[in-house]
Amino acid sequence: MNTHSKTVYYQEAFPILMAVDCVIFGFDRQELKLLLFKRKIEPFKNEWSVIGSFVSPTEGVKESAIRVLEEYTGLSNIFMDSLNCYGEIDRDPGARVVSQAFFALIRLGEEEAQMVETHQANWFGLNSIPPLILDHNQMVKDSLEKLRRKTRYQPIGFELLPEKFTIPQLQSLYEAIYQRQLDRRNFRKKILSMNILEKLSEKDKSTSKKGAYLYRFDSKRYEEMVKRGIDFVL
Amino acid sequence: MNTHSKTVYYQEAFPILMAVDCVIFGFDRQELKLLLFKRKIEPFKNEWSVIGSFVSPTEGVKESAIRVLEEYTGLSNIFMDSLNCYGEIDRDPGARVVSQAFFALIRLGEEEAQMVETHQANWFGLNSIPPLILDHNQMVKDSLEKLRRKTRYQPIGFELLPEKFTIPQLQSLYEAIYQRQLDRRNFRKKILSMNILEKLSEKDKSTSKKGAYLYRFDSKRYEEMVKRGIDFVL
DNA sequence: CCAAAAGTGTTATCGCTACACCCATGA
DNA sequence: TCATGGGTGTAGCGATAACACTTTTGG
Repeated sequence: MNTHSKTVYYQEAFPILMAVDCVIFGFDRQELKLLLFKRKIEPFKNEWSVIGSFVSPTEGVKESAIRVLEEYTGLSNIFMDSLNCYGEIDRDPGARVVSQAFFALIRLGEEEAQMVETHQANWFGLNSIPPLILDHNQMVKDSLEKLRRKTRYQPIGFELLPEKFTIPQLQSLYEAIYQRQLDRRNFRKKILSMNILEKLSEKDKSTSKKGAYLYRFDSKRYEEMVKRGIDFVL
Repeated sequence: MNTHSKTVYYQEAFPILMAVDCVIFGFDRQELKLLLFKRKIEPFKNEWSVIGSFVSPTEGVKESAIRVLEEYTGLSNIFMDSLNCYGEIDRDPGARVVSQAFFALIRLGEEEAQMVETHQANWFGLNSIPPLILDHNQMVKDSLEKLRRKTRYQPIGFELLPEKFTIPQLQSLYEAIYQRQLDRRNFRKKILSMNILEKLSEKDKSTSKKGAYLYRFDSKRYEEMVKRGIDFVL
C-alpha cells in the first residue's frame, strides 16, 4: 500500500470512522463482571461505556482492540474474539461511526487493578450494569449470548482462572457464565473425563477446612481439544 | 446526526473505507454452490471475487450487504448473517479498507439466473473455487466453517429449500453442507422428532417412480425452536 | 464435636448409531 | 417384472441426569 495508489483507486468510496469496542468480562473467583468506563470525549462525556477507541491508520482492527485492552488493563495475550459489527447509520450522533465489537475474558487479580483505576474504569456485576451509551447495552447482551454459546463448543472459560485452580472454582465459573446451578458430581465427572486437567498434590484451603485439590491444565491436550472443537455441553 | 456535529466531534479519528463482502451460497437440489463475480474495478479488475461493495453514507452496514445481494440476485428477504470483520492494515493494496463479511443462503431457481448473468457472476461448486482476490478465499473458508457450526444450533439450512420439499431433498442439503453421507433412517427420525415439519398429501415424483412425500415447515414451531436455540447435531 | 465444604457411585433414561428389508411405480 | 429410490424398526451402547452419604479439619 502506498499513498499514490490510495489516491488512484476507490475514488467513489465514502470514508467513515471505524471504532473498536471491547466487552471485557472478568472473573473474581465468585462472580462474572464487566469492565466499563466513563467516556472521556463528547458526546456523552462521563457516561458509562464499554472500553473502545477509534482504529488508527497504523493498526489493524483486531490489533486496535488488543491495544485498547492493554491500555486499560495492562494485560496482553488475552483471549479475545470478535463479536459483531455495529453499523447502523445513526448509531452514533457524533458522526458516522462503524464499530467492530470484541469480547475478552480476563481473570481479576492485582495486575490490572491499578490501570483500571487510573482510567476511571470500574467492574460491574452482571446484575448491576448501568445504562450505557449508544448501542453498548446491546453489545453486552450479544457478548453474553456469544460467550454462553461459545463455551458449548470450546472450553473457553478456562482463560478466566488462575494457573492452579480447584474443581469447585471451575464449577463456580461455569455457574457464573450460565447463571444456574450445576450438579457437583456430574460436573466433576464430565470435566475429568476430558483428560485436560492435571491433578496436583497441593490443596487450596482458602474456602474450606478440608481443602480442595488444585488442578492445572494439560495445555497440550487442551489445544488438541480446541482444535477438534469438541462438544462441551453442561 | 447532522453535519455540524460531524465536524465538531471526533476530530482525532482517521477516516477509512468500509466495504461489505457477501459470501453467497446457493443450493440447486444437489450441490452447494458459491456465487462469485469478476471484479469491475482496479486493482484486480476482472479477477474473481465474492460480491461486495463499499458502504455508502446513506446506508447501514447490514443494509449495504442486503442491497448488494439484491443487486446481484434480485432476491430480498434472504437469510443473511454477519461473518467477520477483515481489518488487516494491508489487506487491500488499493487503500485502507475494512471489510465486514456476511454470508447468505439462497435457493437456486429461475429468478436469480438473469441477474447473475448480467453481472458476469457465476456459480461455482465448492470443489472448484478459483483463486480469489485479497483475503476472499479466507472469507469463503470462514463462511463454510460458520455455516457448518451454525447448522448445529439452528436449523438454518431450511432457507435453501423450496416451500414444499421432500425429506430426501432436505437430507441432500445437509449432506452438501457437511460434505458427508448421512443415514436415511436416522436423518428422518431426527428431523421428524423436532415437530417442525408438516406432511402434505402430495408427492414429488421428479426423482423416483414411487415418489416422495412433500413437507412444509410449521413456521410457528420453527420460530420457537430457533428462539430456544435447540441443538441440531447431525 | 460440629459445621461447612469436598469428594465419591449407582441407576434409569434418553438419544445416537448401525444396520436390512419391504414398498410403490414407471418403463 | 424389474430397477430405482422411498420408506420403516430395532437392538446395543454410551452419555446424561438425578440423587445421598462419607470425609476432612479448623474452630
